[in-house]
Formats: sequence, structure tokens, C-alpha cells
Amino acid sequence: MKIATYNVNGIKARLPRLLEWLDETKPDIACLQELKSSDETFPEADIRGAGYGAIWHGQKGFNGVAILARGVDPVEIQKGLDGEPEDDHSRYIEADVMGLRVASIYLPNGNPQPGPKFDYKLRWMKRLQERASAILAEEVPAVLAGDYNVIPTDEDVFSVQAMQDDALMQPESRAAFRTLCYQGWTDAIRTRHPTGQVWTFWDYQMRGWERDAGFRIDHLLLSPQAADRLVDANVDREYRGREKASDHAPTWVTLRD
DNA sequence: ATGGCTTTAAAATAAAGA
Repeated sequence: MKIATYNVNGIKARLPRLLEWLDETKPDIACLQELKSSDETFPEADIRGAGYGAIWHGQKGFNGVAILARGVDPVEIQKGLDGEPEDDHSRYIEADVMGLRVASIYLPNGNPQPGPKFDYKLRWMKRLQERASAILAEEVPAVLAGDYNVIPTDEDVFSVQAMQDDALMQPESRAAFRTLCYQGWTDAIRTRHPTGQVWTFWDYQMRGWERDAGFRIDHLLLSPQAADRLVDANVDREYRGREKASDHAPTWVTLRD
């Protein structure tokens, strides 16, 4: 089965591209981020028309996450993360679907750093670590998929110099991501592609796509019970080059049934 | 050295992204 993550950067603006991608690549499960849509304006009928059940956690203007499943309805486990009741950003949704635990994650960007947005990013990562640890304790096949807004290593960015002051690759951001992995989560893309450039994002600015100036920030972390079933992982790069594309490309894993 | 683009919200600009 194929599980994908796709930061759509506005589900209304991206709807033709999203429906086309679902039809052409037929992921069993698709985790979406940056819906930029309230709960009420989520295009449920179009998603159903494409053959997918869905749950979502929307927000007007920005953020927003969803989990789509081919032919079935995901069973919601929770929306949002514990530990900061005043946090009203829609960045996390978790479900049971097709025998897997799946989370769709939109981790805070954190720029500019230092500053309150970076502090919020690090607090959010700590809260994610706590939830991820609880999921591991259940010993179930699980996939934490999403836009982590973390460039894990210098090999995951087109230019270390250009990005050195960015929140995405600060030592604190990387340490928090490593802590998550060291709990027992497997970074699926790096397992299948141990070295080299595997970009998932190209900035709209500075002709990022044309220069192939990208970085790797969309990740699928597998619990041991899911990692044992890992067959392949890759990026649907081609969709970044299409008309009215998101600045992220769909990123996916396949697991043995 | 800096900004260069895109989406949303909302009515002209501003926030947010990364």
C-alpha cells in the first residue's frame, strides 16, 4: 500500500492538481497540509467524487491538515497535540485507517529566528515527541507523515550558506528531529535513498524549481512495525513542474500488505 | 545586500510561508 504526504499550499487553489494526482498515482492514504481552508469550505464532495473518504482539521486563511483514504473513511483518533491548550493552530490530525495509525503533520515554520515563532516551533516539536512516544508504546504500524519544516542534515539542502540562518536548519530544530527519530522512528526517504539530493520543496522565489534549488522537509517517519514492511519511498517530483503547482511535491512510501 | 513568488482575506494592502 502507498501512503503519501502532500503540502498542497491551499486546497481550493490546488484542487485540480490534487484530483489529478489522486487519479494518476492512486495513493491508498494521502496526508495533506496547508489546506488554508476552514472546516466548512473543505471540498468534501470533490474528494468523495475522486473515491476518497476524508477527515480534516481546517483553519481560515492558513494551516489546516487532512487525511484521505481510498474507498474508506479514516477513523479519527485526535486533532491537535496536548500540552498547550491556548494553541489554536490546526497542525495535527491522527487516525486509524487500513490497519495503520496515521498522522498528518504541519510543523511550524519557525521563522524568523530567534524569536517567538521559533520558540513556538521548538515547543511544538517537544509536544510532538510526547505524542510520538505514546504511539510507539502501542506497538502498532504507524506513519507520521507531513511537512516537518526541518532540513535534517546539510545534505538535505541545495545551499547550506543560503539557508544557514533559517529556522529549518538550526541546530535546535535538527536536534529535536533527531530526538524523534531516536525514539525508534525510521526516516523512510533516507532509508531508501541513503545519500544524495532528494528534494521535496522548491521555493516559488529565486526561480527555485528552474535552478533545482530545493530541500528535503517533507518526511514520513515509520514505527518499527511499519518499517519492517517498507518496500519503497520517493518523491513525485514531476508535479512540482506542472501549471499552478504547490511549492512542495508529493512524497510517499509503499509498505507490504 | 536585497528581493525576486504565491495564497488567503478582503477590498488596498498585509500576513504567512520557508
